[in-house]
Amino acid sequence: MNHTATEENYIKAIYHLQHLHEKVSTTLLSAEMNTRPASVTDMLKKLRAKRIVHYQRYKGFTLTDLGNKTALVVVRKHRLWEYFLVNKLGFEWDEVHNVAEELEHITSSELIIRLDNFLGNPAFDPHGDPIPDYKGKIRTIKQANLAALPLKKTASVSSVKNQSPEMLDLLNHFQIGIGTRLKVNKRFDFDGSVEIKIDKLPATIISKQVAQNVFCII
Amino acid sequence: MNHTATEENYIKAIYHLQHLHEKVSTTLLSAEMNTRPASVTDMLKKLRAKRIVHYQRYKGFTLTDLGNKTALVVVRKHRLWEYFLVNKLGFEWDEVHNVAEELEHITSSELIIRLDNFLGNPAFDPHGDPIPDYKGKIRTIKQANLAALPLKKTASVSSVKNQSPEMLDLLNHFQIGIGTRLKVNKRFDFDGSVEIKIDKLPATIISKQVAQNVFCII
DNA sequence: AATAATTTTTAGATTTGTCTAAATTTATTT
DNA sequence: AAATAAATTTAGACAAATCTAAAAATTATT
Repeated sequence: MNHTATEENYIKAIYHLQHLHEKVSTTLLSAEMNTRPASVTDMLKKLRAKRIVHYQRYKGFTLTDLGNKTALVVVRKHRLWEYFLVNKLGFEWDEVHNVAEELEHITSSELIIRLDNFLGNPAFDPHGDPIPDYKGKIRTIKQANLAALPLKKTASVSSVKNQSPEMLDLLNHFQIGIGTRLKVNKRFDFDGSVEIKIDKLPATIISKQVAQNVFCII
Repeated sequence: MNHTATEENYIKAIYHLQHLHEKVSTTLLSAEMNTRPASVTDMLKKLRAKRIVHYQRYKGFTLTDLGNKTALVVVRKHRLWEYFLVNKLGFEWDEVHNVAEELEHITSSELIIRLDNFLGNPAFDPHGDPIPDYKGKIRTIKQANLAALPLKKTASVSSVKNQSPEMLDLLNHFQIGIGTRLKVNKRFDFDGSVEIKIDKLPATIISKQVAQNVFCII
């Protein structure tokens, strides 16, 4: 089973959308891929022929078991490369996405085995997202975002949902990164903003919008 | 100036052939690229439009200065990745070519700067070929192959011309690698074979064919 | 339930890199 | 120098991934 980089990108997009939305539609996928719905239809036929998706015209689509497995391989590669770029090459965590988008399509599976070992078989990427192991198994952890965290309990930042450069720039300013230990002092009902306290730094207020994106291990 | 992976492969092929042959022909390039001559003609027109080659129909072609510069960037990326694969991931030197062929097309120049620094700005790849620096400058060294080396002078293996798996398998068997110190005891005029001596190993005979491919620093 | 709006699909075209077969140009040989 | 051979190019076609515009199916609205 060999797939083009474009096919892999569609497979990965379907995988991610399936985790964010109840139903993944042609239009939604076309928005994610920056293509027109007609192009998505074409690709769905191709992926159906390769037994990657269950698809019936006008009736929607989902990944097959094979499709899911394939997506996990791509996700694994992407996140291992991100880890490499940040922890070995010294990139900032908001700079690595586009390069990893390219690297994830390098085909050698031996390369990924060796890269994984070289990196020390990391379980999480620089954004705190879990890295599937060679069997496709994902280690999950219980997480809550800052808008839902219990008050006055120290927690450790484990992942960030919105990974746009803008968001990461903002987090850098607040000195929040993966592993940062903090606690929520107070939540303001008026606008949902929260006051947080990081060890040795003065307490600061972050908006509800940001709080909802920052997840911690409970 | 942005080039597709295919364009880069043609540019690199022309670059290498120009160093091995007086004149590079359409047919020669098509053999190197595993395509038909007609496809080469198509590509030459495209590369001419991008000012990568000087080309007039039926009159042959050569790389422009821009083409040469572009080729050196690709060669630099290829050899840096080969160095990474061997010295960081533990691949054998005969296993890395195909993976490096893919990695060399990753577009980020920031990636290559950082990779270069991470690797310690190496001057030679695992086959002993020079790695162009970020300006495209190649550090050359005076070399002679085992068929031409002065007798009884210890020399250090610096590169291997034919880099096929078969050749590298053979060199592994003789325990010859880049950096191996050896001397030529005797040359047999009958068939051009040479007796070599590597420190602590019994002297052995290698064929003229092999000797011509193994280069040493004088 | 009929109509309107939305979503999805089809049909036909485009670009990139390739092909085959035929035509053209250059090189070689008699 | 003419004929033949070899190399190169053109012409037209194809697969992959995309597009636009139009048609079909589904969903929502009145």
